[in-house]
Parts: sequence; structure tokens; C-alpha cells
Amino acid sequence: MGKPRRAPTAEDVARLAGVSRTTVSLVLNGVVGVRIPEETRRRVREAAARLGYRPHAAARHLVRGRAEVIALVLRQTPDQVFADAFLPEVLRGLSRVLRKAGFHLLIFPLSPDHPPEETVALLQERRVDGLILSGPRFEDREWLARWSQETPVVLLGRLSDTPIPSVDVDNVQAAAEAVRHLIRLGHRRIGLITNAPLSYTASYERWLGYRQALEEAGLLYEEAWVAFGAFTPASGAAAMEQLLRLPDPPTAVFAASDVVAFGALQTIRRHGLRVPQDIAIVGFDDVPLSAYVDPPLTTVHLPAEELGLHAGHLLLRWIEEGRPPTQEIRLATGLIIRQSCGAGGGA
Amino acid sequence: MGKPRRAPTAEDVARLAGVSRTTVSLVLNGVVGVRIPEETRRRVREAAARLGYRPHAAARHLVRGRAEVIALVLRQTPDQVFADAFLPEVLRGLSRVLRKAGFHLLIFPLSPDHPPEETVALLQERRVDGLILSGPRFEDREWLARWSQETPVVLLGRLSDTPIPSVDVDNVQAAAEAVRHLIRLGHRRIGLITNAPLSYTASYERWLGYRQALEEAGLLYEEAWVAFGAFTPASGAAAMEQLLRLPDPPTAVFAASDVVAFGALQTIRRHGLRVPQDIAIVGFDDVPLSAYVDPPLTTVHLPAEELGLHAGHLLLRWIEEGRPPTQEIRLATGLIIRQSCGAGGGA
DNA sequence: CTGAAAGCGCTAACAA
DNA sequence: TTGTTAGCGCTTTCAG
Repeated sequence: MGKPRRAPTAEDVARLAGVSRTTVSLVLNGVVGVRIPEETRRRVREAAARLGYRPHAAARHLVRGRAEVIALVLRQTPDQVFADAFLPEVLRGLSRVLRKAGFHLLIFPLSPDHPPEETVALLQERRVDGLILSGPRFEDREWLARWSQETPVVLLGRLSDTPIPSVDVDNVQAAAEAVRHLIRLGHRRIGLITNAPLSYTASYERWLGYRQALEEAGLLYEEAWVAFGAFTPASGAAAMEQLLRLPDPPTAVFAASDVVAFGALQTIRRHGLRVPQDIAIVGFDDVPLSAYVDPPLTTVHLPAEELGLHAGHLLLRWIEEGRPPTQEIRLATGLIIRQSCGAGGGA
Repeated sequence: MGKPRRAPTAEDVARLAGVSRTTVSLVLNGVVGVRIPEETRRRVREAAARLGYRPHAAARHLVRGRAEVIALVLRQTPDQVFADAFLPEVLRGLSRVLRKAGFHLLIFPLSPDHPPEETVALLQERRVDGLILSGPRFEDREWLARWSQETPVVLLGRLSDTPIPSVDVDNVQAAAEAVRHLIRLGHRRIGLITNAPLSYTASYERWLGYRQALEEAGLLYEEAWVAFGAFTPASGAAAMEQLLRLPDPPTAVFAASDVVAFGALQTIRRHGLRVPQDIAIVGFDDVPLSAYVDPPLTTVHLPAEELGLHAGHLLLRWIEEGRPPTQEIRLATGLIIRQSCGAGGGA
């Protein structure tokens, strides 16, 4: 009862097994090229098991210079968190690769109310082996540049003109594909509701894809047909309202995120219009619930778990190889055709 | 360029400031009751700043015996992750309190494919100061009991008959309130779609609340009126299907999670029935999107961020005070009346 | 008020 | 093949 205050150390194991600490370390770490009799190994392992010995990660860190920890910095604002239904999935993909490599995940929410420097300082104290920044922002470029000279980083999302490896989807192509679908269905007046201000890379790129598809098809880009959403359904609802007030409203709209699309759907309903008969909608993200709104939303699938997985891979490679992989991974998206555009997607 | 291989240590700071390591430590940690001239303090601080010195967390951990890290163990299966739209919010609440106390958050997904022992081992190596288990399961009782003798734990969710502090909502009352709302609106034939098998505490308790409300009102509990969902909208859709096939289907149903309710809504639509005119629905959780389905879902609000916040508080208290707070915190829920029951909630 | 010294638990270079 | 030794970077008595 009064015994196990202190966790067993390698020393304890050594004593119990009747060997030295070195031997314990050698055996337990499975160091190769050392010929230790099976009998000794067995004794050590048994002693360790009996004591419930676990090496102390901090001590190991200190001497090996490796924390075996990477940090996930969440750059999401509260509004974005709300929009971000796939954090759990990203986490799953990420932690799967990490665990296999023996790494652990430290979470750092970096909301706008904390200056990045403060978080950077904390990260430094922790001596993490690497860092994944989810949802990088323009303001982050400076500290990232500095940081990436010392420690591996990978971006989940994108930042233009930076040599930092990143993983993301090809937003331009994905958005263009969504809009092309609308065009293919005969729409000529196609509106856009952005998912966020264009200062966000993803929003900007989706806007670009929208323009590109229009241009390919020889359709005019009309300023009036783009309305700005900002993460929330409410913002999507307002944007749709604005589009509907136009003298000749679009017959279809590309909502650059599902969440924003949900708001748009609501507005449309409130105006007594029907989707897709009166107006077609295509979303972006394929959040789990998009299949369950009315009508089920045609949307662009975002492979959340794979994003996490690849980010982890890339970071681990940098850590192992000691130099940046200089890679931009662009994961494929796919258009999921459901019923909000009136094509396929059976009842 | 070839310089900053090694991070500056306290030694470096001491040298630059022309003092000893002790002094550096004393000054930088703001140890009280030590009279060091302001001038010396200034010099130390300046040297530290100039070098960009950051104390090494692992070294500190080793000597102080405190990691300043707590672990969040996610017990969610993939299906649950899907259902769990509020992980980000919980995270936000949690990391807010932790940061204030100088603690960090290590994430451990504990999916069913890893034996708990393995994760426990990893947790031990990390020597975390405490642990929050989100979504505890019956099978966890054993290792939890053992663990909690050594290290603080708090449950996010509930496990019956355990002395481990926990924070949760009062599912029984919350569910009862939802059902009472239906009864108040005149419904007598009220069905239940569970959010998960009853082996899950939350499901069980919501089922209990359902029964309780029925009983209070003198209504009969009918086996046939409870259908089992399992996390996903698809399961909710199937459950609703089953209810609708009954000779005399319920006129209202309490879906024990919004996600499951979304599936139910879809089934109802497919049957050409209308909500709330033909059938009323009340959900549970108040996930962000529940206000944006058609019709907006009346539901029970789950205070996700506060759950995280309180869990953090409780854990920190245990860590600071050295003994379990023996507390069960039950956070208040509230019925959010929207339009899926045909009462209030204006258009 | 400040410095010297010990030691947290572990690994790894070096001897024996 | 195994043991001895020297730190990793920090805090913290204990002397000066």
C-alpha cells in the first residue's frame, strides 16, 4: 500500500535480473549486433514485466534528443471549428501513421487571441520533433519560415510561395469540376457562394476554379453572382438571400462548402423555391451530414482522413531524412452526385 | 548558417549574463523569497531574450517529476467519431483551462483495434500527469481502476459504480424533458430511436428518461416503439423505417441523437410524410447543423465546450490537490425548440 | 545573495 | 558479453 510511490527504473530491473543497466537497455531496446545470451535476455524481460517497468520518455528524450512527439497546431477560429466537421477524421489518419512510428501527438489550438509567438515559445520548450499546421494563414508565414529552418513542418492546407511541404486537395480543379457539372446540366447563370473571405487560400482557389470553369464554357463571369459566405450556415443563408434578390438570379449555385450550402438551402426553402427544380446547388467538402439534408447534397468529396495520413507521412519523412521532402501533395477529390442538382444520384 | 545546431541552454544564458546557472533558474522561474538585485535580474532576462532561450521541458519534467502534460484518450469508434461533431468544441474548452495552468494536451485515440493495455503502456512511458477519458466503455473499468490509483483521471461521460470523477450531462433528465415536450403537445404514441446500443451509458440513460417521462404521464411503455440506432444517420433511417412499418406507428419520436434524427427525417420524407404535421421529432445533442435541416430540429442542447472545460478543471484540481475531488459534475442541458415538433420556434 | 554539486532516468561510448 | 562512466538540461539543497 505504501510502496509504489516511485515508478520502477531501469536500475530496478537490472538489480532484479542481476545484470547491469546497460544490459537492460540493450535488451529492452532490442539493439542489434549485440550478442547477449537468450537466457540473460529472458531474465531481463521477465524482471521488466514483473516490475511493470516502462522507460521514462522524458529521460529518453533528454539523452536521445528526440521527443517522439509532434505537434498539431490548429489554426481554426471558432467559426471554422464549427465548419470543420472532419477534424476527428484528420486526427484519425494522422495518429495512425504516427503511432506506427512511435510518435505522439500534442495538440495546440492557436486561436487568434493568442499571439503566434506565445505558441511558438511553448512549442519550443516542448522540443517537439515536428509540427503540422492545419489551416495556415497569411500571418503565419513569418514565424513558419523561421521555424522551418530548425524543425520540420508540414502544412495541412496551403500557403502560397513557401517552400514548406504541404498536403491539400486541388481546390481549383475540384471547384471547376463542380461547376462544370452544373454547366453540363445546362445551367448558364451560375452563382458562387464562397466558403470564406478570399484571403483564405482555399476560398480563393475555389473561386478561381469557378471562374475557370465558366471561362472554359464561354460563360461570362458576373461580379454580382458571387456572394461571400464566412464559414457558417448563417453566412450562407445571407449570401443566398443576396443572390435571390438579384433581378435575374442564378439558376444554379456552387457553394464552396457544405456548411455554407446548408444555409443556402434554408434560404431557398424559405423563399418557397425548390431544389433542384428551381435552383440547383452543389456543395464542397462532403461532410457526413450532406447526404442527409433535403435534398441530399451533390458535393465534392474531401478525403479528410487521407489528408491527415499524408501530412503525417510527409512530416515523418522529413524527420527521418533530416531534410524537407519539398513536396506538395495534392489529393484527389471526387464529385459525389446526389440530388441537389437534378442529375443521377437516384432517389 | 552553421551555428544554431544546438538550442541555447541555461548554461549559455548564465555565461552571457555573467552569473551562475542557479541564478538563471531562480530569476527565470520567478522564485519568491530570494533577494536578487533588480540589476542582475535584468541582465539574466536580457541574456535569455537575446539567446532566445527556452527551458527544455523534458529536462524540467525529469527533475521536477511533472510532465505538465495531460492525455485525452478518445474512446470513440469510427462510427462515433462521425457522430461526434463536437470534439473540436470539447477540445477548445479543455485546452483553454489547460493552457492557463501551463499544461499541454496529448491525444490518444483508443480505437477498438488497439488493446487498452498497449495504450496504457504508452501513457505510462509518457508519465502524463493526468488523463481524461472521453466516452468510457464498460471494458475500460478494469484498467481505469488500476490507473486511477496512480494517476488522476476524469471521465468525460459516465461509467456506473466507479469512484472516478466525471463530467457529463444528466441524460435521464434531459431525455425526459424532450419527451415531456412531446407529451405536452398532445402526443400519446411516442417512439424512441436510441442513439446507440443500450450498453452505452448515455443511450441507456436516455432510454431511462424516455420511460420516466412516459410513466409520469401515465402512458404505456411499448417495446415495439423503441428502435435501435447506432451512431449513424443510416442507422436512424433504418430505425425509423421499422417504426413506420408498425400497424399503428407513433405520432412522435424522440431520437436520442441528432445524427440519428437526421436519418429518421430522411426516412419520413421518403415515405411522403411531413414533419411535424404527420410526425413530430425531437433530437438530442444540438449539433451545429441541426438548425439547418428541414425542418429545423427541436433538440436538447449539449454544452460541449463546457464539458471540456469542466473536465479540465476537475483533473487539474486532482493534480494540484493530490487527491480525487470525488465529484460528479452534471451540466445542464436545455431544450431548443425549433420546428420539428410544431410548437413555437417561429418560422 | 550567489555558486558548487548532486541527481532526475536513460543511453551510448568505452573498457574490461 | 557485460559493466563503468559520462553526460542530456534542468532544479534544488547546501555552502560560501
